[in-house]
Parts: sequence; structure tokens; C-alpha cells
Amino acid sequence: MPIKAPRGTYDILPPDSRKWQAMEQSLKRVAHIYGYEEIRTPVFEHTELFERGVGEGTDIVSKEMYTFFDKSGRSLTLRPEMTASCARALIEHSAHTGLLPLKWFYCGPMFRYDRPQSGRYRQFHQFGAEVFGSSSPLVDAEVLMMVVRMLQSIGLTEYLLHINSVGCPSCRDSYRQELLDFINPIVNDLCPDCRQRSRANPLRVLDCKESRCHEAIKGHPRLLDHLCSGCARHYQRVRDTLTRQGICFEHDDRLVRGLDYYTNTAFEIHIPGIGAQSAVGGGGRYNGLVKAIEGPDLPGIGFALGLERLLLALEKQDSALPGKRDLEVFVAVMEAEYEDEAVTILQQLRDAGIVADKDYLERKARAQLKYADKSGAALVLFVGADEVKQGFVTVRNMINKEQTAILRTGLIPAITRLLHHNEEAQAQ
RNA sequence: GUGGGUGUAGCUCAGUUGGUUAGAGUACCAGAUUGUGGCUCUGGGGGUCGUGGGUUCAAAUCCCAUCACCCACCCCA
Repeated sequence: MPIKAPRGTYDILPPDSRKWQAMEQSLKRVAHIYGYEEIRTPVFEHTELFERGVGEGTDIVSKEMYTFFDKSGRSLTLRPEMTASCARALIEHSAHTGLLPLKWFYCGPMFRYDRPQSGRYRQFHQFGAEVFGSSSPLVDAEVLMMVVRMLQSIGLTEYLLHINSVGCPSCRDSYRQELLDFINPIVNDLCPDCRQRSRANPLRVLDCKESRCHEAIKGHPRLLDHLCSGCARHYQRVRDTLTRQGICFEHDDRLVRGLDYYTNTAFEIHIPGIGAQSAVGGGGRYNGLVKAIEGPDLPGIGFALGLERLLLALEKQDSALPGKRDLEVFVAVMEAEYEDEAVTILQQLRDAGIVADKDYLERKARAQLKYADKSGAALVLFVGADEVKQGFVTVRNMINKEQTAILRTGLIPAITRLLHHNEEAQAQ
């Protein structure tokens, strides 16, 4: 039995890899326009970083981490997300002693041990960004605006942006207590899962899909009504700014992020119609995180987009077709003795920045033409006895079948001109 | 971790109540066309029928186990 990619992982081959490149390029460009610069960190970290930075109580830490011991017995973990790594890097390099706020973006693979399904893999890819050093609600709004712009930049216009505020530790704790006081008397009316949730994370009970639970918790206290004045003002400013800038969003009382370090603004972006895993992105503010891992008391906010899910959404609305290989010129050799001449010409073309290739399987002219055609070549250059002896090449335009002789001395300008003509013709 | 569905050529799939050498389309290669692509025709290579075990004279087909994929729960990207 041949070896296959491990469960929940997969390969990205051409032509699919083109879609990934195009998508990543668009996202990076938007991040750049918003003033973000790239950070790259190791794909594995000390396990402790995630335990403390993501939170012991989260599903990620309690059951989804790829943790292993290296040869000297260190406990390491493949990163399940990148916010903790960014915070660690910030602290390690004292990056906050420079210009603030710090605005970083990242793009790369993340790892979570979970049962694969549509839109969910064990190795998956995120594009995300983090801002450290400002607690301004305008930064929250900017992040959201950038996320929306990113979706637009890759051609996704149908999305739902849900936002909520989870407050600060003090208002969240008082709310949590009030919610518990509300739930405890009716706990027996809840489904078994919710009885469990009410102990571990009571906020999750509000999110249950069981109708009996919906019924039982009617009239529950709302987090929004229990925010302290600072948190309430912050959240109001975020919403006002988004409204003023024409960003559609929906306040979602039940949006509770699973990661412990979130404070104030929390959000998720959903795209309907891509299956159960419809969240293509999520994030929020985490003012307590950096300090929690022994760094300075720096506020932060960030988000991540799931690239697999974005692609899924793009395919559902059948945009972004893969397309042929974008070969510009194919050099066809008529007799084996002129191979060297062809290699020279090929090199000249490539030196001039032209996407060019030749045959390497000793194919006959006919087969070379077929190959050129299937590779999407716009022009084919013939190199044979007449051409070499008289110092020219025959150029066939694959689109209109016109064929001309071009002197070797003026080859590059002539080819460039022909390619340009073809492009213009195709654009019309 | 729990539940349901599916595993036959690179890809999409057929394969009758168990019956001899497992097929088609497509893709790839070659020839028709000896220096010229798309269309057409002809031919070719390519399968341990997911894997292991069992039943049987005989298994792609029936039974068991296992693995993988797909979908959903949980949770999230």
C-alpha cells in the first residue's frame, strides 16, 4: 500500500496552487495597504505558550493540540493558531519599544487534531493580522473594515459579519454570575450537553440548538446589558464607526469566542451555503494576553481567515477558474542536431523575461505542437535546418495561425511585440 | 470522541441471482499526418477491485474486522 498524506491533510498541486497564490497575493496586498507588515514565526512552539496563551479551558488546548516531545524531552506543539506566537515574538524581541501600534500580518499552516469534515482539516491555512499597543475602538473598526475589504478583494461579496462584546474580566465575571443564577434553577430543563456546559462555560448554553434549551432560557440576562461603562462605550464606538463607514454587521448576543484571552470586541464572519463550517474568519480583542504570558501590559486585537473555507466559498459561487498554464513561447526543435541552438534561443527568451519552454522528451514536431497547444503557448518558434543555416526562426502564432520568419538578431523585440498584439486581441 | 454514507484505471463511473481473461468514458502516449496544434479515426500502456481475514468448487459481488475519504454532531478557520 503506497503511503498517503496523513488524515486531515492534503496536497495542493497545479493548477490548484495558482488559486492559492492568487488568493494569498490579494490578501497580502490589502494588508499592506492597511499598514501591516509580515511576521513569520516557527510552526512549533513550547506547549506551555498555547496552554497559557490560548487557555487551558479551550477545546483547542484540551483536545486538539498536536503535542510531541523532542529528543531532549521538551514538550512542543504544532501551532493551532498564531496569536500566541505573535505575542511571544513581540515579548522576545521587545518589539513594543519601537513604533506603536505594531501591525503584523501572517499567512501559513495551522494544526488541530480534530475529525475532518467539509471545510475542516488537521493542517489548515490561516491568513491573519494582529495589532498591538492600542486599545482604541477605531482600531477594532479598522480591523473589521480590512477583513471586509479582504473578502471583496478575492471576490466574495456575500458574507455575514457578527459582532459582540465580551467585556472585560470584571464585567464578564459579574455577568457570568448572573447568568448562572438564572440557569441553575432551570438546569434540569436543559439538554444533557447544556447541563455540562452550564458548569464549564455557561455562555455556551445560550448558543445551544436544542429547542428545549431555547425555550428554557427565554428571557435570559444579556451580556450587552451588563457591560461596565468603559466596555459599553468602547463597543458603541466600534458599532458607530462601522455604521458610518457603511459596513454591514449584526450584533450577535450569543457570539462567544472559545479562546480565553478575548476582551471587548469579538466577531465572526460567516458565508452561507458552504456547509456546517461556515465561519470563514473570526477574531477579537485580547487586552489581557500579552501580560498573561509575562509580557508588558499591552492591548491587542487580531483575526484570522480560514483559507480553505474562503476557497470553498469561491468555488460555491463558481468564480476564480483555474486556467491554463500561462506559457508564452514554446521552442520547437525539428531535428535533434539543432537542440543546442534551441537551448540558446530559449535562454535568450527567458533572459528577456518571457515565459518559455521546450520539449524534453524527443518528440516529433507534431507532438511538440500538441504539447505547446495544451500548455497554452501563444507562440511557437521553429528551429530547423533552414532557420539555423540562414539565421532566422519561424514564428507561428497559435491563435491566428499566422506564420512569419524573424531574424535572430531582432528576435526578442519581435517576440515581445507579437505577444503584446495577442494580448490586446484577446482582451477585446 | 460519537453517528451516517462511500471505497473498482490518474479522474468520473459501469459491473446482472456469486461464475472463467474486470469494462466504458476521459486523461496520457503513439500512428494515420517523415517540418506544424485544436476535429476525426486506429492502436497502446495503465488495476494486488482500499487492506486483512472468513464463507464457497468459485468473491469486485456475501460475512467480519480494519483503514481512508465524504457528511454531520462537538467546536472552530
